Amino acid sequence: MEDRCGLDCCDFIHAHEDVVERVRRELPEEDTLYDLTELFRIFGDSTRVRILYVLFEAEMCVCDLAALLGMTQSAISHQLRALKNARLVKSRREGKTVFYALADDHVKTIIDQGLEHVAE
Amino acid sequence: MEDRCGLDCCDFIHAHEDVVERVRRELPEEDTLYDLTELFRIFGDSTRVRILYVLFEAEMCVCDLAALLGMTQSAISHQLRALKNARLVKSRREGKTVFYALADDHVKTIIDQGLEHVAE
DNA sequence: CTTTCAAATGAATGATTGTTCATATGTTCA
DNA sequence: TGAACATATGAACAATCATTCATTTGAAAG
Repeated sequence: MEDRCGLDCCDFIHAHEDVVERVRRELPEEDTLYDLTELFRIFGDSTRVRILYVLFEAEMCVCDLAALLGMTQSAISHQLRALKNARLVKSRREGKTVFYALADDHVKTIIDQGLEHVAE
Repeated sequence: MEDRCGLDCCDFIHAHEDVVERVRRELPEEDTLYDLTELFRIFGDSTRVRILYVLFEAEMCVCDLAALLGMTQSAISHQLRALKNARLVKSRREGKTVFYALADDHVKTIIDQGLEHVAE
């Protein structure tokens, strides 16, 4: 109740000390927080989500993804790299073609959870 | 198997027609897709997620949030507006103070789902 | 009313990001 | 080897975004 804070905020912390204590304990590590927001950032782009939606149905090569989504091969390829770095998709080469597929089914669960919120 | 596509991608779609059909059917509406990615975009910033984490423990006023997270009142206020627009938090005025709280518990579910993926 | 404190807001800025364009890598087949 | 195709990649550009600063709104108390 009496902790002084920075320059431009209130004169003292109003929250009870035990709440402040609990918050300090529950806040995630810097690294965890980074990984977490990085993951959600990936889901925060419609091209990437549309790619994931396609991969819900079947594994697919880069050019089919580009054709289905009406975008350039380059744009899709860039986004696939982002999805791969986030370990959301995996790839498999077959001759000249590279097939992409979902890395695991957490992906669908997370998106469904988001849809549920959006649907109110 | 024989559909021609755009300019710079492959000569034909390799995927089976029934898969293409299924993809076209399952892809979300433009509006739904927008709302969904907009929601995830909100979770894609560490300041906003930290605010939500604090609110997991208790409702809190703007200046306490600023003090707890070591940020300016203005920065927190701007982000609270984003969170409120996304219907993730709600606010309540009491005199000069405005208290913010989680809007519902979808929020925690979504974040936990994300944490689970991050933890591999 | 005036002062004081909490919160909100608008403009400005530096940083990040998605897409495009041009080009490179990698693979197959002649 | 050389041509053809699928994919990856780097640089560049426009758009978006988080934060800061300065100011304003709103509410209570003197």
